[in-house]
Parts: sequence; C-alpha cells; structure tokens
Amino acid sequence: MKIVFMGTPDFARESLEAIYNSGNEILAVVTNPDKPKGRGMKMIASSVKEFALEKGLKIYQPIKVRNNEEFIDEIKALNPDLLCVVAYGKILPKEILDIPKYGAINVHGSLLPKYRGAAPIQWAVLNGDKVTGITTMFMDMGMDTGDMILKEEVEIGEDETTGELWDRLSKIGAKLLVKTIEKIDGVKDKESKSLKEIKKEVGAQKQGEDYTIAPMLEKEMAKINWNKSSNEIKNLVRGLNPIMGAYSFLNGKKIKFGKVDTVSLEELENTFPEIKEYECRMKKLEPGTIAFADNKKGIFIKTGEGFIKVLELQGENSKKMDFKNFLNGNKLQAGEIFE
RNA sequence: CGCGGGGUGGAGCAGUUGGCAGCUCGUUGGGCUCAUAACCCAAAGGUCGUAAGUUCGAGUCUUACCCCCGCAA
Repeated sequence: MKIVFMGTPDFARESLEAIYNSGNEILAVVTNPDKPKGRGMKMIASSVKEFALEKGLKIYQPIKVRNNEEFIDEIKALNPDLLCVVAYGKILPKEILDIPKYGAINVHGSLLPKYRGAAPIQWAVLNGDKVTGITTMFMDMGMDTGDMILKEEVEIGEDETTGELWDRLSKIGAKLLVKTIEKIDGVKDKESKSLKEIKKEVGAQKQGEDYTIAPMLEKEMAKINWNKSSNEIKNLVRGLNPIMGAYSFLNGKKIKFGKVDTVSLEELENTFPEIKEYECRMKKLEPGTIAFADNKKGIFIKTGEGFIKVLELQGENSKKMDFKNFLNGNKLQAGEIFE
C-alpha cells in the first residue's frame, strides 16, 4: 500500500514507525510546522518529523490545509492508496479525505463513540475509568464520527498516569493501525471496487448514538479543589500527569503534585496509632490541611472526604522529587493549609 | 534575543551587612533492644560549576564562560 501519513506528536510517531517497519510504502509524511518551544523558545520539530528526517521520508509541513490548493495538489499528485492520520492536530477538509483510493483512516485513543475529540486519554484517566482503548476508523467530516474498523480494549491501572497510559496506547494504536491497513489491503479486487464496497467488506461499523465528547483540557482545572473527595483528587493528579500537573498553593508557593494515593481515616490511624484519641479533631480539619509531614511515612493532606498521601511533588523552579527528598530541603509543618 | 530559578559533602536544601562551611536525610562504626526501617552516640565525606578581578580576607561583591531546571504545551 502506498500511504501518506499525517501526524504530529510522539503518539503518532509510534504509528509511523510501525507502518515504516510493516513494509508498506510511505509516500510522504505530513506534520505540523516546527514550533518555538521550551527554554529560549527554540524551534522544535515534531516527533513525527524527527523520525521522517531520520529515515529520509518526504515531509510536508503546511501551516494550513484548508483551501491550500498547492498542498492539496501535491498530495493528489502522489496518488496515495491510503491516508493514515494519527493525532495530526488539524481538521482535514473533505477534498483531502477524498484523495486516497481506499480512504482515510484514523487512530483514536478511546473506545468510540466514547470520548470523541481532542483529549480522550486524559479524560479516561480523569474520570477514573477502569477501561479504555483504541479505535481505528474511516474518517468522515465529523469529529471522530467515522465508521469503526478495529477496536482494542485496554485496562487502566489504578495508579496509572495519563503519561503512562499514553505510552501504552500509542504502541497499541500503532499495532492496530498496521492491522487495519492489512485488513484493507486484504480486500480482493479492491482496485475495481468503490470505497463503499471496501468499507463493507472490511466490516466497518457505524458508531452508536451514545457518544461522549472529550474536549481539550482547560488550564483552570489543574488547580486542586480540596473540598473534593480523595478519589477525585487522585484522579485529577493522575490525569494531569505529566501534562499540566495538578497544583495547589502553600504559603504563596505553587506546588505541583505528581503522585498521590488515597488514604482513609482508618488507614491513617493505622499509620499513626497515636492519633486515635484525636479522631474528632482529625475529622474537623479543614480540607487542604497537612495532617502529617513525615519523611518516612509520607505527607498526608485532608480532603473533602478522607485524606491523600503525597508521594511525588514538585516545588516552584524545582524538579519533581519524592516526598522524602522534598522534606529534606523544604520544611512542611502539620497544620499548614493548601489553598 | 519570551519570562523566571539555580549550580555548596551521596540526596534535598540553608548560608544573614564579605571573617573558621551548616541543616535534614543517607552512608559507616558503635550502643540500646526479643527485635526493628525506631531510638541513642560517634565518624567519614566539600579545592562552595569554571576562569579572571576587587579585597588583609569571597560560598558571599564584579565580569566572562559552561551546565542544569521551572513556566508554556
């Protein structure tokens, strides 16, 4: 199969690499333009571009694709069999989706029709879902509304972060994409068939109507609301790690949380037997209050319902570290309150 | 030239108006203990990022350079 690949971040790179290694021919790679990024705002190439450069693949980096005749003509001239889109970052117009003979396919990081949209993986973790997955589909004009081809379920670990799940899904997505390509390639006499017939033979299924949307994450949501339950806070921390990072202020300083775990009052009493007599007082602590800061046992914070134990955190201008190291250099007092 | 922080014993940090280099943890040895990651005592370990300058004297002030990190995604 002669393929044009479109994608941008590391998530897409896995897929590109898998196609590259699968023996299919990559006619061109389309990725977002380099962006000023990082310290000093240096221009940084996307992960996909890096790989394409490494392998000497043809690269396009259009600033816009809609109404970009020149770009559209170039893709047309390549005469691709298939267009593979993985986290490209731009909405593609119909005239591009219609170019390839056997359609445009997409890898999406959820079990469609759940979590259509920009941040499916993040929302699965934020919502504390136990299961999510990968879906491949034929693209149409809607946002992740195309007919589904293959699906693979993935369990989400209780302590898994968005970053970890992201890594796993990018590999599964790559595998599934290659399988999907093989499936389309396996259709007999496909040259003489219409796209509609091919879809039918591949077994593409319409999505149900019970869809949900996973919109882009907003900056404000990263601030921890201590009145929420321990579980909700844990999901927030997991879901925003390592992107954005859930944070809170202590004495005017921003502290980001990398890893936390939920702790019930009972578990806290087992850890600190001496507090049994103060049980009432512990219950009355204002959410956000540091109940204990012990360099062996952890940092314990009261929430709206229960407590959380902080395992990994990051101070201002500092890097992420475990609570032990953090407490060596930063003095936290029980009774101090996060805002 | 996007904004900002920092380089001090193995780790995380403090170091005041320039005057013998400190804290917490870890490491090693010893003690206490039925026992311990707990407790007590002791020890080792730093040419304070590099180079130059100011000074009687610089971790601390000046200049240049190297390296690292945070914000933003």
